[in-house]
Amino acid sequence: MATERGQAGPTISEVAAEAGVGRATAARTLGGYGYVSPELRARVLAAAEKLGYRANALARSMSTGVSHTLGVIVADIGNPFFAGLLRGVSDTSRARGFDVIVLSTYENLQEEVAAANVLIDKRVDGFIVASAALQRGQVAHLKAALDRGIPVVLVDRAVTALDLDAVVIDNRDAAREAVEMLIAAGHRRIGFVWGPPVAEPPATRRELLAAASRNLWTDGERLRGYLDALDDAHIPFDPELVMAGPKTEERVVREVGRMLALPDRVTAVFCTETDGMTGSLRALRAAGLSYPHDVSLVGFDDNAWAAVMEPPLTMIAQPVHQLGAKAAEVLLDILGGAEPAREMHTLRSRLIRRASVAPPPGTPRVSGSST
Amino acid sequence: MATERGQAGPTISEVAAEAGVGRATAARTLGGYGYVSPELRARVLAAAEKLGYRANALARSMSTGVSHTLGVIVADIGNPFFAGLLRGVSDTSRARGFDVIVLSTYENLQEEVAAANVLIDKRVDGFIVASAALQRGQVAHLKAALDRGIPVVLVDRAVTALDLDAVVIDNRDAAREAVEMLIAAGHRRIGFVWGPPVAEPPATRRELLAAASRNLWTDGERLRGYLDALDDAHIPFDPELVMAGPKTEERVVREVGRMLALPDRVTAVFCTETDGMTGSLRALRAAGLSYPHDVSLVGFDDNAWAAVMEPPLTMIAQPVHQLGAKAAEVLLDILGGAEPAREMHTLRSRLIRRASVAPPPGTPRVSGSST
DNA sequence: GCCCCGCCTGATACCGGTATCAGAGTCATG
DNA sequence: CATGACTCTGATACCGGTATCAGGCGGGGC
Repeated sequence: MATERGQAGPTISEVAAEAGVGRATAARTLGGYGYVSPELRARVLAAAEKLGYRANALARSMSTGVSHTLGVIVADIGNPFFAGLLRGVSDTSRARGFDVIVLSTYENLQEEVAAANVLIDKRVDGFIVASAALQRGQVAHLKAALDRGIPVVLVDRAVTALDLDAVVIDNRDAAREAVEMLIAAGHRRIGFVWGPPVAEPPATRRELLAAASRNLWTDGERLRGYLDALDDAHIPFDPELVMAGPKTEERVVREVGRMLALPDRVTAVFCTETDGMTGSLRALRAAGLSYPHDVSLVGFDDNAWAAVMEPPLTMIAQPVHQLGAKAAEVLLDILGGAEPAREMHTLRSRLIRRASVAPPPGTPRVSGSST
Repeated sequence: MATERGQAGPTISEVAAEAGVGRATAARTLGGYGYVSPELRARVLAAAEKLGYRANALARSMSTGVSHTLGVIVADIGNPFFAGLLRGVSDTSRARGFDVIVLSTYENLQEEVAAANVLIDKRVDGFIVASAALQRGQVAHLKAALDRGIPVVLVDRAVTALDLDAVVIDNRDAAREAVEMLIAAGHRRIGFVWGPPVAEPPATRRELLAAASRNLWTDGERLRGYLDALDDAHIPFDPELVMAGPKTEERVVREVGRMLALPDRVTAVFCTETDGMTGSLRALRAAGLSYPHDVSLVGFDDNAWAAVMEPPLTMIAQPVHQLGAKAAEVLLDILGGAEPAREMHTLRSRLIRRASVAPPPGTPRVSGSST
């Protein structure tokens, strides 16, 4: 109906023919550049309307060299954290006339390289990346983009080997604040549900930090924050209280179960991710313990459920939407001609104090322990 | 480094020149079509490797007419339901060499039309749409795509005015089953936390159904399931027990609060969405009531939190990932040449019975009430 | 009355691929 | 030795836009 041949839509030449003008005139009218007399303009517009003309963005990109498309690489679109972040990216991109192609890597560097290649092939104008890469040898795919003149903005995770704009929160500080709160409440045996996929659980503090610097940036920062708080309070570090390895709920249940079965068991658990928190809750239930009476709980990534739990959970809230929005903003500014600042844009996270933290069991009841 | 001029990457002509062969020969080698002698092939490959050549997918799409890109339109990427669905779409698309552009509409038909236009302009090969459209006058944008030969597969929501493949669950049946379970437990005053954004709360059953047929397909189906169960049990319908309007948590808290304050108050609440459930929990807490003792609770969309609540919540689990995966599969099959079946692909949802349903207060204690 | 200038339009090269097709070169055969 | 068949390569048109540039036309100045 809309087009003569039922397929593929009319081209600018067909519109020009319909309007009885030259191709260039139709192009100027429809592309909104150059000069066209009001009369011809009207004829072209009418013809376009009649044929249901829509410009071919591919052809336009070919000739202008810009695609008005951003490429985004994250670990997993299905993860609520990244989903929220993506919403931020997508909202501000759309507002500025850009669309978004999203690729998930599932924390696999191979996939991340493949994703970068796809985006280069599709000639996106810029990258927003939550990268699993850290070290010098792992960043060739990002360098390749930069070499081609494609700006890259990092989000959620910095890449220490690369001097780029990065939109993040202060993970180290956020973790330290959370653990300090537990210590202030009287805890000294604080479990740490952590993430780097290491083969052997690191036995020493040094091994732990080494593993951290080989893996996810956020995980490393959060570990450092945990250690900072322990150090400041002169609490000795105990590797038995750290879970390493992938944060699947089942693993967390096992590991937290182990920490709860220790002779000198944990009286608080700090989780660096959502699955860590749900797994810990399961472990508590399995051990017949309750929070905050037996064990205090703090976790990362606040959400509607954390607030309706009974008792409600103390959580670190990340500004997910803002993280994505700011990353898009920085990237679009660069595309708009701004010089890359090549700096960390640190957004504020918030520790939301609810009822899941209390003094450890056996603490003499004082109303309001002095900070 | 990779390319002579630090920008934009080398073209096939530059590779040909570097290899000392014709453009067509380089194209045949790199494009993997036609015949090239092993020797020249090797020279071209070496040149491409040396220059860091990557084919321009835009140019390729221009000449072949296919972009290997799927366009997806959903209400909100940030919503965990759609995020999970998108993961399904994205996983199976990637596996078949397709990438995905996602656009959110926030349930706004205007936005949906704009999104469809963007996708047409970008010449995606097919659409996957969770549409807010229902009626004949609202589907022009989808028709426009079909007219251009772009196949459309619906997901999560059918569009009654259009005869298309749709990948959905049986919302009506799922809702009926949930409400039947509540009735079987002895409930007769069952609140329904529902969604259509209507100005006035519908006062009659007829108005309710009319509102439903003007709004989201899923909401309408779930309402019908609720009414089905009531009818089968000869329980009179009471409009006071239905919340209409946007399912923001605050509204839900107010509305459920109202139902709990009724002289003949609700003894069970059925929620058609996540925010409905968290809102209901808040309302219960505010009223000083507890579940399942005072009020039983059932909701849509299972997740990790529902299982760790105390007591754990009875939920209808949708196969989110599979919903997206199947939609992508159907679409890719059509793109592969299969004839569109133009049918409903109904996936199975599961009612997960946990501890949030009990007989209404005041029920004589019998061990195991007969079904 | 003539010339020059500026306004407006359309012809055309280009972006970087794909795909067709002509023709150069090789070899076997009559 | 000429011819035909076949193999392999490169020239070129095309996809649908953008952007440059030449030229037609009308009006004003001298």
